[in-house]
Amino acid sequence: MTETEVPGGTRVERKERTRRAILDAALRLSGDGGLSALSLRQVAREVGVVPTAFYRHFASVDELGLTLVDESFASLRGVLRDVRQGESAPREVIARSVQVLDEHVRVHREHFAFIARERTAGPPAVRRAVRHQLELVERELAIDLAQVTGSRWSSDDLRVLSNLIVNAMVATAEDILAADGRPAVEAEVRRRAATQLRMVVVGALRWRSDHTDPPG
Amino acid sequence: MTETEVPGGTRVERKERTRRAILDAALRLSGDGGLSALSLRQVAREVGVVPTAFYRHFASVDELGLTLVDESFASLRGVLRDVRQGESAPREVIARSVQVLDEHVRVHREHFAFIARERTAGPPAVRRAVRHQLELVERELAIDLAQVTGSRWSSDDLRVLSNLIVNAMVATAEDILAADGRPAVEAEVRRRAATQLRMVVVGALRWRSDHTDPPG
DNA sequence: TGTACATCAGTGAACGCGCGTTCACTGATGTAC
DNA sequence: TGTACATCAGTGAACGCGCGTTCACTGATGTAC
Repeated sequence: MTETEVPGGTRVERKERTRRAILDAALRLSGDGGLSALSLRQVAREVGVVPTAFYRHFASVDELGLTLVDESFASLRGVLRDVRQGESAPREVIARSVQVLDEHVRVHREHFAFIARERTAGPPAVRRAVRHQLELVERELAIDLAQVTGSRWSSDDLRVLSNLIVNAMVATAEDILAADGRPAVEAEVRRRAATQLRMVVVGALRWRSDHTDPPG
Repeated sequence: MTETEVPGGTRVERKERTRRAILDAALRLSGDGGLSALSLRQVAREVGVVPTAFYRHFASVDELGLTLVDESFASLRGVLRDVRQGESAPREVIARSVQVLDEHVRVHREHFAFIARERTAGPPAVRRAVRHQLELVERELAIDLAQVTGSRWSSDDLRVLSNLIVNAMVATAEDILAADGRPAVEAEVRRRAATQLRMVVVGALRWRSDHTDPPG
């Protein structure tokens, strides 16, 4: 138990710990200026390691970025998964969804901010990966929505609604991060997100049942 | 008419032309990586001027950024203005709004992309300016919406709806830019934006008339 | 109109700095026997 | 358990490069007379 003082653990464990520290530092530091403005040396400095040590873990900043894309989308998918798991009546689904989104955004705020940011400002490879993942999540959500709405909706309408909801989710995450920890502002953002989600879902249901003719 | 060959115009005119060229180059170049990853030297190179000439026009890249914020929001406000000018029946307002948004995004696509991008990834001063301007636009839109909906809505609900619509506008602009000029994809994005705006507005109206009790 | 002077947009050299990446290395951890 | 060797995460010097910013300058345009 008292083999060495500061680091501890096996060689593999320590390598993994450094890797995590690099990922965490990159996620945090990319908060100002985005991944495109992040330097490998900044990350190394933050981790407390020499710049060249970076290459023991990632071939490039882009590769690190793609790893962060995967981890961030695990958080986003976690929202869908948790909503899906707790099955409930249509009205309760909305309330529950808002609550789950809120919890996940609070816990994984940097992941959501990463998605929002790098979707538009990331290095080309990262940007492409984020957009691709967002499309997959939208499809996934569309399938979930199909379960709730039954067969009344066209898959096209489901995708459109899904896109709107995913965009609102990401925008909410941005706003919560912009609240910068002020509880009152955060509460306001959550309240607004809840209202918006209700507006969108209720509205979409009504809209669909009103309009069955094709748009001009 | 044939005073000098290449540049032409008075000294003031030529200075203004260089200034515009700098702004245009910065807007274009910030497309990959964002303003945070943009260098003064890149801009100068693109304009065909020595790096130090930049300082004849802007004190810093931040100052240039704030100018681009102002110009970009002139485009965004143009949407509200044009929608407002052509008064029409409630149903027509929605169709007209979608059409106006489409036109403006097509003409000023880089302005909309700038807002979407720098809101989350810009240098702190620019980010703050974008968020502040977005808040002003949301208030402006809330006032317009009050005209349409009459006095049935609380100003709070109007702000929430306004926020949702502005976010959707910006997300649409992003998607159109991501379409990268492919007409079929662009058309699909516009169609989706139209559907979403209808869903949101119709839905919000219904939602409001259903729920008059305060949220838990 | 012509001349003498002022203005000032753009020039080009120079600076110190942080960057990504290379390379040979060190020394603790892990393994074979 | 003890020894000899292999592994490999992290080191540190070095490189060439693009960066923002300074400074004294140039020479065409503008103005006063």
